[in-house]
Amino acid sequence: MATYAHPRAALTVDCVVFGLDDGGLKVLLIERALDPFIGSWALPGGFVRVDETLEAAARRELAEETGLSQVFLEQLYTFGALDRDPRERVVTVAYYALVRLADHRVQAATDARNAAWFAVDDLPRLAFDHAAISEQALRRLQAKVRYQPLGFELLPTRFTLSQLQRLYETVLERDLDKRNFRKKVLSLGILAETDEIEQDVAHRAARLYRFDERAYRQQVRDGFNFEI
Amino acid sequence: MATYAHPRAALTVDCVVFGLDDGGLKVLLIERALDPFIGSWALPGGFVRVDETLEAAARRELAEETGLSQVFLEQLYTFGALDRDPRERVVTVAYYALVRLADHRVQAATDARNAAWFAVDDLPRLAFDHAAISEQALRRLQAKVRYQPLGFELLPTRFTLSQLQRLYETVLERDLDKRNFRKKVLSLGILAETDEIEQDVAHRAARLYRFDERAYRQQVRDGFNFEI
DNA sequence: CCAAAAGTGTTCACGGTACACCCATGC
DNA sequence: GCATGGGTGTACCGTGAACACTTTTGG
Repeated sequence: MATYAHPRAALTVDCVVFGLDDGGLKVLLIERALDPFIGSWALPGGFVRVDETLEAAARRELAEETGLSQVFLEQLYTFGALDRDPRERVVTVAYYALVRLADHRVQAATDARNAAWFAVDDLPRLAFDHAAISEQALRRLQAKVRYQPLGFELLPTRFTLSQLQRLYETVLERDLDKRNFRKKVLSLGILAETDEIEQDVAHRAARLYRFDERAYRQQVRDGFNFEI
Repeated sequence: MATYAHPRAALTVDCVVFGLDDGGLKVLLIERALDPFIGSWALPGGFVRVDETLEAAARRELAEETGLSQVFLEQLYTFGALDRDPRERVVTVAYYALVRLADHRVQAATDARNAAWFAVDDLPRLAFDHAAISEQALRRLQAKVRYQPLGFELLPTRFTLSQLQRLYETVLERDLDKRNFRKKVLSLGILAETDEIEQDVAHRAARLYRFDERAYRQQVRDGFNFEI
């Protein structure tokens, strides 16, 4: 097997993990336990092993540093500025992930002292170029949520139409009209009504819906365009 | 400076260069002069040096292998399958580029025996995973041309509305209505009429327009959405 | 009975789409 | 004068946006 003599950049992955709760949209950060930027908040991530794919590396680091697994994960962009790591040349492939906050307890582990959720609009100072990466991830999420059914990855599997509306209002940072929103999402034909309703609420209980993956795939096949 | 002991993936860049002529949409390929895949057609590209950014590497390789410079270039996706290079682990950051075919003579150089344009829908067998990369680049172009004024990068700086329409018809692979198309693009307010007309045509000469970059930026600032 | 959110239709403006003919020019 | 593409307007329809009240439930 031939190899190459020249010095090489190191390769890492980093993940911008989004979650949603009543307080709005959150990003999961870890407190670094190693140099450089020891003690700083940073995106979960780390070095890509020579025998694993990029996505596998991202999932492994996420599990190791935060305990998360089985999340929606998609490649965002690759960042290669010369001075983005003070040690040496490091290129990072950034991913963004969406998780159902209610389902997941996060826990710090390897290379991380601590892991915690922060409001997207109030992140602490971040290590490396992670602030720029987070910003780009948010822009991607805002753009993509409008033409792909990503939002459901942030909600419980059964949700009310109001929860869904709040999700879009939160991510898109603007108010939506209730009647128009309901008319619109129901007309897409990708929500299935369940026979359950909300429990333990101090007002009329809302019907629960679920995202109908099968119907969505069929719609895509028929050439329809999801759009909100 | 700390360094890391583990074995590393090698890092390359590859470029999917699109051009447009009467024969339709073309991709620029090189014939490899080195192993592996010596003699095969492949995307221009090569190893990223430890002291250059990813985009700089893409531009350098493009210039070295095809003579092209000053082109529109945007990152596409990073490909990291384990076996995509038979020699060893190589991760590649793919870019796509748009060039005005009329303006550019391509010429083979370093590491390439030959460089030539191929119709996108009739590419030869390609080295590595370059067929998959090309496909993804085409899908990106088709998607992005509809909501960003990329198309102008494929046309001469002065062009007729029919040329512009043919461009969209070619890229999107569907016919457009002439009157509706003209109404639409003119209403965007990003085309400037020049005082020139086509020369040497065997029929009524069409007016030439140019893309009005300044007007476009202003429209974006005003919150308008380019869309065709 | 009061608070809180669920649920529900109609009107209007605008933009997308469909569609056909005359005009200018070169040969 | 004929072949070739340039250039133009109108009518219809569907979708997005604005907008307010009644219903249900728990406390």
